[in-house]
Amino acid sequence: MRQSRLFLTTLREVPADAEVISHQLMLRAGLMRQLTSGVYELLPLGWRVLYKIEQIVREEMDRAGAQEVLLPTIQPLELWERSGRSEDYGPLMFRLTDRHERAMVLGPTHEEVITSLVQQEIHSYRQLPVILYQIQTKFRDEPRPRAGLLRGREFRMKDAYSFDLDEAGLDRSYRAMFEAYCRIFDRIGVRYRAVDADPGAIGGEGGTHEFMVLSDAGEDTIAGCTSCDYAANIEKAAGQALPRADATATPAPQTVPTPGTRTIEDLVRVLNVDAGQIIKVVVYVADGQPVAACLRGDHEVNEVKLKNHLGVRTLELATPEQVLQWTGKPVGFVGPQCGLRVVFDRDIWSVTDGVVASDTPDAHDIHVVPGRDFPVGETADIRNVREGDACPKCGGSLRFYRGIEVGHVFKLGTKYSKVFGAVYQDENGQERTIIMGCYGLGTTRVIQAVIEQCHDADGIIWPMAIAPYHVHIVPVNTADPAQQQTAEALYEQLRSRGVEVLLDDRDERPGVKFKDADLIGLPLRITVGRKAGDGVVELKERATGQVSELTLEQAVAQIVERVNPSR
RNA sequence: CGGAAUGUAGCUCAGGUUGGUAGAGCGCACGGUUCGGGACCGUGAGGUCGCAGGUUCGAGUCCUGUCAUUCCGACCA
Repeated sequence: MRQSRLFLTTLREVPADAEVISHQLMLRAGLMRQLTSGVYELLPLGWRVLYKIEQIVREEMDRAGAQEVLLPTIQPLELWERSGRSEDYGPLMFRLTDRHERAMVLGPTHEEVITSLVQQEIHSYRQLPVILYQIQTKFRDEPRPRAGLLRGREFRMKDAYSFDLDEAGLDRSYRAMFEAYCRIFDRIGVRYRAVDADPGAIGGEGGTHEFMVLSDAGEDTIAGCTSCDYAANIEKAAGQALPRADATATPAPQTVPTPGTRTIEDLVRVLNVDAGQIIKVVVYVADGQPVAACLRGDHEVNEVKLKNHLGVRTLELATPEQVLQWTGKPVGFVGPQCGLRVVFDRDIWSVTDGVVASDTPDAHDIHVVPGRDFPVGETADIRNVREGDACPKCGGSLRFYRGIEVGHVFKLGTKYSKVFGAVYQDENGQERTIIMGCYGLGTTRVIQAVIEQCHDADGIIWPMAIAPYHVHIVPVNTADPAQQQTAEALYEQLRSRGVEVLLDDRDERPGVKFKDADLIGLPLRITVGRKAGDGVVELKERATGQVSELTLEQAVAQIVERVNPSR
């Protein structure tokens, strides 16, 4: 491609609306432009990158035995009412009405559609297993779009769905997809980590892993072990239970006045105790019913864990009014003996000399011991791990990282197939429910995740596999016939060898061209300069800055080798 | 949903407190000099000052409303 003809404008200055570096570079390097909040246009360079990513995804999906389909964007709301997820997704769905006043939605995902399709088409065990996938635009009216493609309202995603006879089949499909994902991210050239995760809104039964690109721009917190390979999303991460401490020396409880202490911090200050000694009670509404969580003051409730433990659909914090109504106490003065169903965090046992809200108004009891001074009933791990907690696998120390979720694989089980009646007859004529898995991969998000990881002060540094072009040819002075001819000759030779070349044939000053080349970040650059007349050019590697002077033949040979080492 | 900031030329921003007919740098067009890391000189094009209403002789500037964009937060008792 001749750059003089390319639909590309780079930006010298950082766009005011972009905060995150990868977002800035997407705009500055002319990969995309914003249309409206969370919605972007991909320009030729950006589209080429996305295309390559999706091509790699296709190849690996096909290799793993999955078959590509294309499913509708527009879906009847009724489908979502059947699965019950109309409510779960709620305002996250873009809704529209057709001319017959029928309620429709723009698909935020496709479990409903694919399951109803499979329900119609699959009836016999002979037709299973099957894995279907598609690459499609998805729509989610996010409460807060952010950071360009990292969280958009319209974005591209590959989603695959597996349909199996039984659990063993699901395990095979899951493993095949997991391995395909590893190959995909390896081929793309991004550093990633597969972490244990919670199934979240999509729901389901059984294992699930998220593929995370480690980056401070990420929205997820990952707890990783510093001595083994354990890694999990904070929503899922479980540490080892803290040791149950010896409290035999703790004196008898004593009530002290603590008016106006609404928070743990207040108590720490007023009573001069550690936050870890305080035993707090947090009141929730779980499917409409009050439930209290009781844990140490320095621990945080993990709402995902609590929700899973309770087996409820919705879980939200109670309002102060609800707390008062149900417990007769204001927020901050509710103790474990509040009369509500209380779930204790298992690490409550690590408290030896605790503080709890007293029965006396505006007071707390000190020198309290769990089990001795109040009964500890229903107990579970319902808190977030903290840095330094013991790794569940090896006992090592957990550390936190930020990550961008680029892929998610999970075992759905029969959640959707049951609702949609996706069943088959086995060899005995018995009707059985199909077992499903689902496997998402955010292709547009990957573009930015890669940039987040692959850039320097001058611009993007594309991995070869997804670079918009392989090589950037920069003639320093287009007015010099020798340089001009050399650049053209290289351009033709490389293209005839299957190399994707961007030729900067613009009549610009060298500085401008070099700056643009660094910003755009093609992996290799050929500078055609003064020595062109002697048949010598420079080959520069974007990632390392390494420069070598080569003859044209050497340059072509090296580039062909670098672009496609296997050839 | 709550909080904050911002909306003036293609981009980055001044101007606003003190109301008086619109600015800079970069980019763009043309001419010239330059040509290995975002050149220089000259000329020029380009703006319903987000939108609506109000105050005023007069509003980019003051008031009210509204829309948009970005950031932070979304409740830990």
